Amino acid sequence: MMQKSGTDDKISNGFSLQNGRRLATTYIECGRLREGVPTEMTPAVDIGGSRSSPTRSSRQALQVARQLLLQQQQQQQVSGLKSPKRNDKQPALQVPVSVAMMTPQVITPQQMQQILQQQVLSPQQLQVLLQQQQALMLQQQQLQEFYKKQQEQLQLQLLQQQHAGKQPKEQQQVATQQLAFQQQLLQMQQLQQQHLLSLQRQGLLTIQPGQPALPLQPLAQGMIPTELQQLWKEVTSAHTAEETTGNNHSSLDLTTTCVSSSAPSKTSLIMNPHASTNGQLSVHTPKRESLSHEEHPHSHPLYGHGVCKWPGCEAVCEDFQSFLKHLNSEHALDDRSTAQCRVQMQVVQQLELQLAKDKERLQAMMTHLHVKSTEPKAAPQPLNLVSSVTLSKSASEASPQSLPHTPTTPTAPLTPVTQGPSVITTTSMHTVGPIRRRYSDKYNVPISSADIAQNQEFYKNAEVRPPFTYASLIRQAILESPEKQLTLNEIYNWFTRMFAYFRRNAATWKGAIRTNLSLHKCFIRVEDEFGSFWTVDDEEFKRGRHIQRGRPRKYCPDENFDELVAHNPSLIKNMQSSHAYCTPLNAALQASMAENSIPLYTTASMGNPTLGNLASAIREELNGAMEHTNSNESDSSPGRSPMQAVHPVHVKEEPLDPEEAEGPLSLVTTANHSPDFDHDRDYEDEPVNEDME
DNA sequence: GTCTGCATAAACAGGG
DNA sequence: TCCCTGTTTATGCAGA
Repeated sequence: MMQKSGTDDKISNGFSLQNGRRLATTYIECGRLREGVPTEMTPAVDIGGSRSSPTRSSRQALQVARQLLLQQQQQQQVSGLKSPKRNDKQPALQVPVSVAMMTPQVITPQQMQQILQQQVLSPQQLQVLLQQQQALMLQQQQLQEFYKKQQEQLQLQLLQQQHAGKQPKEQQQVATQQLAFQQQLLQMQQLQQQHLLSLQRQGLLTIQPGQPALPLQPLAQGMIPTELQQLWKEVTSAHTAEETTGNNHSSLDLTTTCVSSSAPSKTSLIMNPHASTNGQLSVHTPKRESLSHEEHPHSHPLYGHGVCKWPGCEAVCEDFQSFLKHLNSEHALDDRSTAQCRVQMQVVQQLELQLAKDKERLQAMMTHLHVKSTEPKAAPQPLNLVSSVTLSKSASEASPQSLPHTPTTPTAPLTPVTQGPSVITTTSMHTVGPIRRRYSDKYNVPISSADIAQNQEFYKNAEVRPPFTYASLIRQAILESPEKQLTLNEIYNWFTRMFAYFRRNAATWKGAIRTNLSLHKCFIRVEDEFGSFWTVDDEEFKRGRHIQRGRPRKYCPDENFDELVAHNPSLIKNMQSSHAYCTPLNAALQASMAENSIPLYTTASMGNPTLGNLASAIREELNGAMEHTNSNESDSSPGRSPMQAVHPVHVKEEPLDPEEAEGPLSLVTTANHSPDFDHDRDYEDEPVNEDME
């Protein structure tokens, strides 16, 4: 019917899915960014419309490049330093900038851990640190994208110029322009390094020598031209302002051009309007400090100890100039470098994931500590799933935190566990083991989406076992799906996607899922010609009945068919299994169920509507049979699972035959014998018709 | 102490 | 043959 296709590869894609989500999140942030950009700004480079108006954009870009060149010349005169000769020995078409060159030094997960371990920071400081990092990361991402698009556009222009027989002079101009952007990127990079150093000197961060910087992945979406324009203005103005203040460290080397402490925050504000609007950057109070880059003006992420640090290169460069030459010659923009960059991006992505996880964890810890310190009675009463929604709500209202329900103990975020208050104890802090929630014995009250959603981010990133039973989670997964049905593989994926905890020990929890699916009556397996999927019967879930051990699956007859079906998924299991060999009939049955407001199948794809009459007939027959028998045993094949009894998958276009319909159904109906069957009773004492067939 | 629910592991079978 | 899916059973833990 549906989900069969593409399910096989999903199980191994749990993390990639996770990546996908993260990327999507980033896109959203980017979108917010765009919203915050004033529309009256004129684009410096019309990237989006570069094909339509390349001349205009290139003109503007060239102007920018000239401007920067002028500034550089001025700096040369001031500082007396010489810039590396960039254009004389390089092909105009190759002005390579590695991705790593654009990468800032942001805090690695290890560093974050270090901060946490040092415990010298107040939660507020940590918050500030996180926000600053986020702003910087965003900043860097935008710059990378900016550069990427610039390069694409310039290449396009160069191609056009080549075809049009342009003069080499223009090519050189373009190359100059590109260099300008490259230097701009370097500028931003140094800006961020400065920020990092600032953090270091404030004692917020300890960076081990040789600790790798954490580069950032480029975003698939970059800044819009207005942002670029504004960025350029800001950066250049900061640059110029720096010059006018007479700072000697504004040398030619762009690594030192933006040491003004106002520059980072200013630029951040411009580049991250979202952050600025929510006040994140308001806590950023950078100090005006001298930079290590002043002492090491030729520092470069790809250059250290006289060795090129391009991945896999390690070429020895005597000085920085030779390194630059080497960089531009050996690591030009070609397929190899691009591939290496891609690899590096993937590495970065993984690191970012880790960072995100740790950030979430930190956030949760901070939030929890804050709540605990201010509201010791925040969660004193055991939260039961029975009232999880309301309790969650009240708890949410009681907490002033933006992340009020960020779970705090590894075992009980928003703990619906009936095990007492969520207080951090030594055991609770370190026990990630099976803390099991216990439902009411009579009611298997389902968890709501809110239960999970409120802690969704936490569970996604923290390897904390969710305090929900497998059955609840499986139900949630199924109900969250658009069609309220999932294949086993999709259930797996949901688990890995939603819970970091379930990204490990797959064999264990997957087995548990399968066991639960089989064991709980509420989970109904439906087959079609494409495979099988699982649905959930919520009523049955609330009943919390299990399919009895040691007994073949059977159903409990009820007053009417609808209730019977709604409350006895095993019946449907049997029926579906039995009918699966006849797809049209199966569809008709489902359609009939849908007609009778059987919620289970209302969302499923329905089969041929002309078969509804047959399904109704079947239904009537079932009703009649049950009226007469009112028995409880329905297993189609005692001693054998339904699937074993009839294994009819993938039979296509079988002609609809009432006789065939009657066969499996009779198995369902005729197996009911005991008139005094207690619905809520176990089956143990009931006679099992092992030899029914 | 017993019952019950749940998790976990394992064995097994069928199908691709 | 291996893996996935599905079923069943046994066992242990923890809460009621």
